[in-house]
Amino acid sequence: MPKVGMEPIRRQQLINATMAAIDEVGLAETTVMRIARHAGVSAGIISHYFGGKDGLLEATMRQILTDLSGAVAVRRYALEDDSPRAHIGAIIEGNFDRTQVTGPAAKTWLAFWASSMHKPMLQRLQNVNDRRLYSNLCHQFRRVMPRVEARNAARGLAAMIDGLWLRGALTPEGLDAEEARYLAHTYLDQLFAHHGCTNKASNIYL
Amino acid sequence: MPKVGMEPIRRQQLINATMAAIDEVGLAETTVMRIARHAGVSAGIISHYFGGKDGLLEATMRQILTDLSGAVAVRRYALEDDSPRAHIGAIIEGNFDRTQVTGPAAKTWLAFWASSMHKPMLQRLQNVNDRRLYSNLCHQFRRVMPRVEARNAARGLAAMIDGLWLRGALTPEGLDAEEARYLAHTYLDQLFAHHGCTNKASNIYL
DNA sequence: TTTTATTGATTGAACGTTCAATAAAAAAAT
DNA sequence: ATTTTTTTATTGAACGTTCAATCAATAAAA
Repeated sequence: MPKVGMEPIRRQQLINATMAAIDEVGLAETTVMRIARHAGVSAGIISHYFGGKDGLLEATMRQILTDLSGAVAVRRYALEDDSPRAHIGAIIEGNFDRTQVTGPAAKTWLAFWASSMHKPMLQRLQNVNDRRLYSNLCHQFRRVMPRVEARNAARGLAAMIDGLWLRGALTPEGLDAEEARYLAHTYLDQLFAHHGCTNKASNIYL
Repeated sequence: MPKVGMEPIRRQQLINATMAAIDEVGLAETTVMRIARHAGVSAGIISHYFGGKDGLLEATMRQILTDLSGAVAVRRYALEDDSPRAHIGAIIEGNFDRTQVTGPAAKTWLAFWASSMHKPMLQRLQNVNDRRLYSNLCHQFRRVMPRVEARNAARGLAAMIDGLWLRGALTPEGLDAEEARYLAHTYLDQLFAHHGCTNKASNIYL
C-alpha cells in the first residue's frame, strides 16, 4: 500500500515501535525484526529510513530527549511567577511529566543511559541534556545563593531527580510520579529553607 | 599448567575479567572471548566453571552486591556512636567506598541495573539489595521521626545516593567520591535539621 | 508508464557452547 | 628415586544459531 509521503509517518512508527520493543524485552534483545513486527512493516524498511539499526536507536534517543526538553520548556514559559522557586518547580514537574515517566519511555531512557557509557554518539546526546539541566538549575539557584552553594544545590537536585527516575524505572510497578514530585519538591523546600536559616537573608525567599 | 585447587582462583579471575571487559566496551559487546582474553585463559573455561556466560554474569553481579553490603556493614560495626545519624552516615560512606566507586565496579553495576529490568534473576538480586538499603535507612530515621516522615526521608536519601552513583558512572572522569559524600551528608543534615525546625524537638539531633 | 514504497529471501559475520584431545600435576607402583 | 598411571585442568576447532544488512523483485499510486 505505498502512498507518497510515507517517510515521516514511518519514521515515527518505527521510533514508537523501538520504544515498545525495548520496554518489552530490553535493549539487548531488541532486534530489527522485533521492531518491524511492532510497527507492522518488514525489517528491511529500517535500513531504508534510518540507514541501519544504530540510526534508528539514535533517532529514538533524540526523540526522548527532545520530548523531555519540551515538557520542561512548556511549563517554564507558562509561568506567571518569575521566581527561582517557580522555575525550578517547573523543571521538576517537566522531568516527571506523564509522557516521560510512563512505561516505554522510562525504560528506554534507562537502557540508553547505560548504553551511552560506551557509545560516543549517545554519550554526546546525554551530556548535552545533562548539562542543560544542571546549568538551568544552577542559574536559578544563583539568584538566591552564592555561587558555591548554588552549585551544590543544583548538583544535589539533579542527582535526586535522576535517582527518583532510576528507581522508578526499575520498580516493576513503574514510577509513582506523584510521590517522586513530592520528594523532589520537599527537597527543594529544604534547600531554600536551609539557605534561609544559615544566612542573614532569612525567610524572604520562602 | 593445571594444578589442583584452581577453581576458586579461576572463578575470581573470571569475575574480575568480566568487570574489566564491561568497563572497557560495555555489557553489550562483552563476549566470552573478550573476557577469556582478559583473564588469560581460553573461552571454553567459562562454561566449565560457570555453566555458561549467563552464570558468570550472575556471579559477577552477586560479587558486586556482596562487596557493597560488606563495605556498609564494616563501617556500621565499627561505630562507637550508636546514634541514627552515625548509622546513616556509615551507610552513606559504605555506598561511596573506593572499591565500589572505582571504574570497573561502577560501570558494571550500572550495566546490570539496566539489564535487570528484563532478567528476572538479576532483578531479584537488585531488589533484595534495594530493599535492604531502604529498610536500614527507614529503621534509623524512625528513631527520630514519625513513620511517614521517616519513610520519605529514607526514600529521598536512597534516591540521592543512587542518583549520585548514576551520574558518577556516566561522567567520563568517574565519580568524584568526595563531592558525592559531601552532598549526601549535607542532604542528611537538612533532613535532620528540617525535622528539628518543624518540630518541638528542635535542635537536639544536630 | 513512471515513480515511490515495501518486501523477504539471501548473505556473511559473530557469537556461545560443546567436546575430543592434550598437557601437566598428583598418586601409585616399581 | 624413578617410572607409570590416574586425575585434574585446559584448550581450541567445529557446530549450530542468531542477527543486521543487502538487493532484486513487486506492488501500489501518480
